Amino acid sequence: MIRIQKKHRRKDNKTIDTRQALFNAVLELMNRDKSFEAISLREVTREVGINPSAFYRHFPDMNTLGLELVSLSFKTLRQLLKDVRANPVQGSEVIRKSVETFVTYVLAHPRHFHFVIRARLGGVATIRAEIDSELRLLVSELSTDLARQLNTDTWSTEELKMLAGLMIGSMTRIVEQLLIDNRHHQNIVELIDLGEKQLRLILLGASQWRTHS
Amino acid sequence: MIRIQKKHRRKDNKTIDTRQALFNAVLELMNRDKSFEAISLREVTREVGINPSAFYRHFPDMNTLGLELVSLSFKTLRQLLKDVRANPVQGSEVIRKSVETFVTYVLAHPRHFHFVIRARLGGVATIRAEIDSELRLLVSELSTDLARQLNTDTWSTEELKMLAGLMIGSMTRIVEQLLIDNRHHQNIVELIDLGEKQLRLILLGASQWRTHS
DNA sequence: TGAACATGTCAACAGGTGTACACAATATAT
DNA sequence: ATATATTGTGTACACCTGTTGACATGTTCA
Repeated sequence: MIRIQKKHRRKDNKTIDTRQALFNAVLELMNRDKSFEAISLREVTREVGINPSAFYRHFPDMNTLGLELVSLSFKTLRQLLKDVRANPVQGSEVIRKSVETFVTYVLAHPRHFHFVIRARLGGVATIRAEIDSELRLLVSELSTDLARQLNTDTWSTEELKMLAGLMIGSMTRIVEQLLIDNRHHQNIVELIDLGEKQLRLILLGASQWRTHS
Repeated sequence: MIRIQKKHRRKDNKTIDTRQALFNAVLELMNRDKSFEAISLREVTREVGINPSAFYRHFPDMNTLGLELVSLSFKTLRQLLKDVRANPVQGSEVIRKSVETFVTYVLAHPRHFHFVIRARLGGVATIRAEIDSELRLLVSELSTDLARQLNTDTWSTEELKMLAGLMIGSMTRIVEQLLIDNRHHQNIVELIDLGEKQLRLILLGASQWRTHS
């Protein structure tokens, strides 16, 4: 049984949450171009500066660490969406501002997003499945948001999900280009521009959906 | 120096191209849920049934094998596009038929597509870069195709790439859902349907681009 | 203070890894 | 048939891996 309590401190008086340090180590190693599957337990502990055996005080294995990292990362993302829904963007440049907010948020938590983007298609099936279900949840939530703005006579539930999937897919692509191998001189402003235009085009298509017979 | 000639045969009289067998072994192992980075040289040779040292007769290391696998896989994809351009789809259901053709092609070469989809965001930087540049090429090609069909007064080169990127991104998503963890009861017909609708919506948006002020 | 717990170290294990080198077998070409 | 190039085997090396069990340290609470 592993129960974590943060009451203990190290003798150097610094409050170190080793558990958190282990998370960070994994994120750091992935940032250095390693896929999660290729990161060894010993590597992680080496990064943190503890003995390999100490790892087991916090997680039974790397796999469960990965799973917790998924839910941790999505907590970050859900917070963003909660904020956005609380203060909905208004005015003429809704789309541009939304994309800007999103990109800013991603850049404020690059490691978490980087991890999710990578692990989504990575080698560990359980982690992939977890991310997949989180993303499906996101699509569903966005669908109900969209339902409020669109004519539900012309839009079936299925079609709303299709539209939401398209939008989230587009944003996912932006994040990928933002965080991975971004030496293609694509600066942030250009990417925001790209994202804005893609979303605009999608919503333009949506506005015409089925009015074209 | 490694020079490959296929003149040699094994004593059992079967013509075995070990080089090809090594490729297949990697694809097979990735199919069994391993990321490329996590596949060891020894594993590959074990799968083929040769001594680990024999690997070096064909590739200097796993990395270059991966790179060659990329160009091999894209050769497959380019063939598809060449065929499509030679026999362009006509008639009322252009989009649906295109998506069907594409999906059929993917399912005919699942391993190659599976490999590319996975390695695109995988841990090996050189491989990622290679796939990235191949995909950019695809986007460019599609852009010029689209340029012939759209009004080049309202569409700049940049915007054509934006549109092409959106279309290819959508199709990429379809392939991901088609080949990875597809236990979400999403059968092929449903996926084709999804892809068709997304493309239709995108092209609907494109047809209205900038006629709206 | 002392018991209980949380968290760490250390040493050891069996096994997997990449790679090098000497050698054997096979196929091709003269 | 013999020489040469190609492709394989066998062995060995030093290194990294996950996991274990026994032990030490520090912290909390009664």
